[in-house]
Amino acid sequence: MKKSKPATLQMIANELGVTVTTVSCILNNKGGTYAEATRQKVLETAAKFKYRPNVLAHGMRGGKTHSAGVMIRNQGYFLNRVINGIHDTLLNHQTLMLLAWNDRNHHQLDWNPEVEKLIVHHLLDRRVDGFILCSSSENFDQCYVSEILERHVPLVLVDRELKSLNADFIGTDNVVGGEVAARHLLDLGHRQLLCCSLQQCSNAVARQEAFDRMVGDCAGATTQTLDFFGEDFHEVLAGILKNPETRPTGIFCINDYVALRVLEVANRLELSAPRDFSIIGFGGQRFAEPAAMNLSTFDQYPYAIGEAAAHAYLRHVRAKVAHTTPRILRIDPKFLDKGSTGPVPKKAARKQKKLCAQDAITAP
Amino acid sequence: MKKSKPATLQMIANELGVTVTTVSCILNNKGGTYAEATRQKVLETAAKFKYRPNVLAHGMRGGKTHSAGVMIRNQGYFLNRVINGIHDTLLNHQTLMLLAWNDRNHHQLDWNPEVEKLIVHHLLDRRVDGFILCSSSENFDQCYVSEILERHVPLVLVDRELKSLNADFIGTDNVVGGEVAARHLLDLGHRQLLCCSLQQCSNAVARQEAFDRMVGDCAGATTQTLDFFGEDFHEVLAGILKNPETRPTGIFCINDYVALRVLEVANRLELSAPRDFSIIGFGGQRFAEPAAMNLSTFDQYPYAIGEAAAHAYLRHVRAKVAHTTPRILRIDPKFLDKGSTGPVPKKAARKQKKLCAQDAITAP
DNA sequence: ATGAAAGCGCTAACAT
DNA sequence: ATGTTAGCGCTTTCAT
Repeated sequence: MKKSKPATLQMIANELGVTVTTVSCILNNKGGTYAEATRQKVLETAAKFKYRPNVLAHGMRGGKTHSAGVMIRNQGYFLNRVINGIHDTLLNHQTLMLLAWNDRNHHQLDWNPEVEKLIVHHLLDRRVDGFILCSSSENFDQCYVSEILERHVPLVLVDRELKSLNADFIGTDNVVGGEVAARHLLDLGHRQLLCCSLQQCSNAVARQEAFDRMVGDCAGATTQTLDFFGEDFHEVLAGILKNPETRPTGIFCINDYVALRVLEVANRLELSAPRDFSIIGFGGQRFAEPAAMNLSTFDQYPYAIGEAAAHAYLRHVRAKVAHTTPRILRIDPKFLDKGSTGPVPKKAARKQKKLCAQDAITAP
Repeated sequence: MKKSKPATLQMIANELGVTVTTVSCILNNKGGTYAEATRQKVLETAAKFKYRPNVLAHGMRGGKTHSAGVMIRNQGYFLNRVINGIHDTLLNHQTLMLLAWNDRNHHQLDWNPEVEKLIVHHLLDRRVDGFILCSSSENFDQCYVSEILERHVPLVLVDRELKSLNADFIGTDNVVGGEVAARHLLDLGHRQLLCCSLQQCSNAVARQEAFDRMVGDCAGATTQTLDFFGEDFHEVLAGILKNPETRPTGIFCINDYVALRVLEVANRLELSAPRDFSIIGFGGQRFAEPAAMNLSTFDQYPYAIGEAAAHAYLRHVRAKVAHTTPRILRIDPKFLDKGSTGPVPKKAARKQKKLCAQDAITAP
């Protein structure tokens, strides 16, 4: 059983009685002064030997490895689609995505900065031309990002912005998302609002804060916040919804999953949208469950975010001189009206009017 | 803006006035005859310079690249978990998974063997130590798998078995799955059965055929098959379920998604499991929708399959001489009873008895 | 206990 | 129109 070594330039050169330089130049279309006959012979023999360039050798010569280090956790629809966008775009530009996941692993590798550092080292060891990262914590610049920047290896961040860094960033414009959601509900006349948020997630908080600000700017409108991972979320929510006095008429959920859980709770109370309240999700994830079909939400364009990240990456990697001003790109999410919002229910509308009238009287 | 090159052995050697050989041997614990003082200095300086070995150079010397070429499409829970298992296991063994997805891409790269070939070439160019693949079609051995085998690069197949090849294979034991599903329903007394399958998917067909065979071996039991991607699946199914005469009392669905769609159709007809019929899914995917909570199904242990694939890979890559007999591993899926199966409904049971009695009479 | 030299496959500058 | 040479970073064998 003889191990057939992959073909090298040397082998082709030997076969034809020429030198490696000749073969190299012809195959790379460099220094085009070669006899047509030689060109043909070289190309033929390369094909016959199934020659494939050795990226390792090329990389060693100081050239590019045409490999991108990508570290993004394998969590949920959004990041998954982002990775897809990166993968496809890079492949279309002769670049291979070296993907490593930094989410919680099963055994030894618990979820911590050390794992991410290990992965970054693995990728650096392979001399990737640059990085596209989505760190799982906000304070990782001390840990390994600095190592990347010190070496002046191009770096693009996705989804999770690390403020202190001057690296490129591509993500969702959460402020626009929160504002449009609020605007939509306010325009429909809703004044008693609720935001089901995730306090742990900075992106969710950004959306929620924008939502709150917008509501705050509207006279007579109030909003409260509920943390999905807070204590007894389901019970507290049910309590609020049960009582017509406290029941919000408009609900903004920080993602579609949360929205579906809210709809479940409402469903058990025989409440439905948009009859009894309006509800908006976020993310545009296509869940299998039928309720998701009628949930108004926001498309975050995750695939486009991935594409944009890949393009930012390629821009850096191909630049002759390092770019100094980072490119920050926040993509506007788009509201998808699927019919889970509508006008304020009549009973609630009457109550609202009364309150407004009172306000007008008690105001100085 | 000076580009700080990554540290090399040469730099460390120069710093200390020794040679690269010394540094190399000390850092790799080779040829242990070095003065303790030198050892210390070398280790210190390496740390100071943040030295990282150049995997490219190591690979060029004929050594391993400690990179595994993995091509598995990014489709659904099962394969996703498989990839996770591979990723974690390899990382625990100082090997980086170079993941490429071969599912339908957005733009130019349509879903075809050429894309897979392109990806395999990309990976070969990076001199991966071996491959773990899940090809998206059954007849790809002609296309690129042969190239891999010709070079005697280790190859492990996952989930989708390519019969003609003598490569390792790790996947689900579909025969066991189909048989256990049939056994379970038959043991509960069900005799009128239905299998909702996917004719396109060889794994689904394998489960269905095992199911059919088992049912065929049981006197008085019958089963019919419905293709989920067939014409008017929903209408045809509704027709069958509506009529108590034709309604099966036991349904085996080839995966959980199909099962949930079946439950939806039944739900609209005011039929529910296990009251009106028993139903079993396959895959154990955790869907967000509540109906999934109570669906009896099979766990395929996708993570374990990934781990096993990684171990098979490592076994090959680390072997001094090539293994000749391929390792075939089919992991038994495990039935998860979540309560969607039960005894035959009384009405249907009476009908069954009558039929059996008739059979007894008409039989010779 | 350490060093010298060759070579992995390739490219680019510089001959001929 | 083609060849020579040097070197990328590392390991290995063979000196010293």
